Amino acid sequence: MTVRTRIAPSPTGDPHVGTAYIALFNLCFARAHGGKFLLRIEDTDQARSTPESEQAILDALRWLGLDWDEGPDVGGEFGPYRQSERMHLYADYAEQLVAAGTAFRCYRSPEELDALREARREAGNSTALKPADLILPEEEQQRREAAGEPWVIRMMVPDEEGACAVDDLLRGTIELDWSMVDAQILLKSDGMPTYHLANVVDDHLMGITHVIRGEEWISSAPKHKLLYEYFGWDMPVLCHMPLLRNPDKSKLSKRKNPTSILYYERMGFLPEALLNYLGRMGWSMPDEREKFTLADMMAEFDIQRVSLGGPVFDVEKLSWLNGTWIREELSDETLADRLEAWALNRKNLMAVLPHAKQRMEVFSDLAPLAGFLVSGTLPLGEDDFQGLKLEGEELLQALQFALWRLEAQRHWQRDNVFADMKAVADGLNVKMKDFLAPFFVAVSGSTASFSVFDAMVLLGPDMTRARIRHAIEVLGGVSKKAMKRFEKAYRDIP
RNA sequence: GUCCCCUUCGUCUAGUGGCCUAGGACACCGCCCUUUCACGGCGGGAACAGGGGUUCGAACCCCCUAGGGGACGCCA
Repeated sequence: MTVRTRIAPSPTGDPHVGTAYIALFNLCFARAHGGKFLLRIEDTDQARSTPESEQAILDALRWLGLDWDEGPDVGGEFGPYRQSERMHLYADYAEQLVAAGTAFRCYRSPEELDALREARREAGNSTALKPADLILPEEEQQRREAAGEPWVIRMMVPDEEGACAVDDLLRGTIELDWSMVDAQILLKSDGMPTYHLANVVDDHLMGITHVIRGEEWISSAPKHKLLYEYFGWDMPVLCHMPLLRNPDKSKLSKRKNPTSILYYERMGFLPEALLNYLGRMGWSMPDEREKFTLADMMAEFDIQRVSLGGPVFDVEKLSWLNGTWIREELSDETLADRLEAWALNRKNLMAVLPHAKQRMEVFSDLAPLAGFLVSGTLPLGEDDFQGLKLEGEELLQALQFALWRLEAQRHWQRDNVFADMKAVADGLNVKMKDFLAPFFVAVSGSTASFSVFDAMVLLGPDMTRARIRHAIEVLGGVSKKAMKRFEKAYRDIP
């Protein structure tokens, strides 16, 4: 048996807990059956995949203690083909399908596609585009080809009534309507494969026998099944895990919850505890014990013990679990080592000192000056925001706008963070100095601190956002009505 | 809107037809321990979404309804 986790680095480079969640279950499943666990990096989307974002997720998995096996040599370490090699490989497979008549070149422009979808919608059909909708008359096809217009390769799909039966290890047979399955693009106009093609080709080449992935993939399973048939390959057994949820039950997202593994590391969670908690999401030990190691979990693992209701990620319970790990599993010696590695290491000190040094007279000034960097949620009260230029709704608006702006920031660097804050300040027509004041409080707990931008960079995106979110809560939160007004006004900010 | 998945305390879950008057954990409340705060111990309130079947018997099997979620991209 061989399983894999596909890793799509996030555009922001933040390793997502959801990735670790899926990886954990793949690992345990493989180990429980004496099989292999491989990793596969998605690097066909250049907006997401950079050397840094790839490294970040690998480091995060290692930090958690999720080790993977060496895969077959299908293009480098744990199998990520580098861009140039991949292009060629996938293009070959796609062309193979074109030659067999199970895929076709499509010259339709984005505008045409929009129009076609719109037409289907108006006719009351599903918006899934079928080959018959897309294939051009012969002369037109040749004209565009001759004109050198861009094209993609799409897969053929049945255009008929009825359903495609897909087997799931946990859910039994699922029937998906063919009407919902569109002529999926396999090869993009830039020559890169889409997930669907890469997924099937890679899994075949890597000898994957079982696929454990998130529930969000159920609806594309028919495409994958079809591709296996077209290629004449054996299809792996499918298993869809429930999705981790926000407290409001929606799919776990950074807008509502810290989702970056880096955040939990910075917050001072033990990797063992975080992994343990992830193992309690939708799964339980036969004896119902709450605290267990990865080794325990692998030894007892049974995929049938997965429960399908989407589990809400509850930081409070995670904190409790982490506490039991600290109290019961760490000796004072070990705890000292951990703490040293976490906060008091040379790297951290060197990052902070340039900012703290100028403001220090005695060593003991360091703690009040830099303490906020090693704190979690700051003990703020409404009073801490008294006497600032901004107050009331204006204050909340400033915080909320900045939060939205920073949530969208993909490159967490000083200049970018500065530009974001400046843009919001200008948009609100507030002097930078007055605008920034509440952020000093929200981020560092005091108006007397070093540069907010430096502080934000040092804290990282998730921690910064969490603090701003906390400040908004402390100030009473944004009412539904105010939120509507804010959203409207926010759109006017360039 | 269409298709699919899901549904046990507020939250994570146990439960695979009789052991269920539904068990555990987090959170909450109370008491004890304690110079404080924690930790720890003891106790409390709190759930089978609703309605129909099947069965001697249903949290568990089937159907319908409702609610939640996901998917409908040259993102994964």
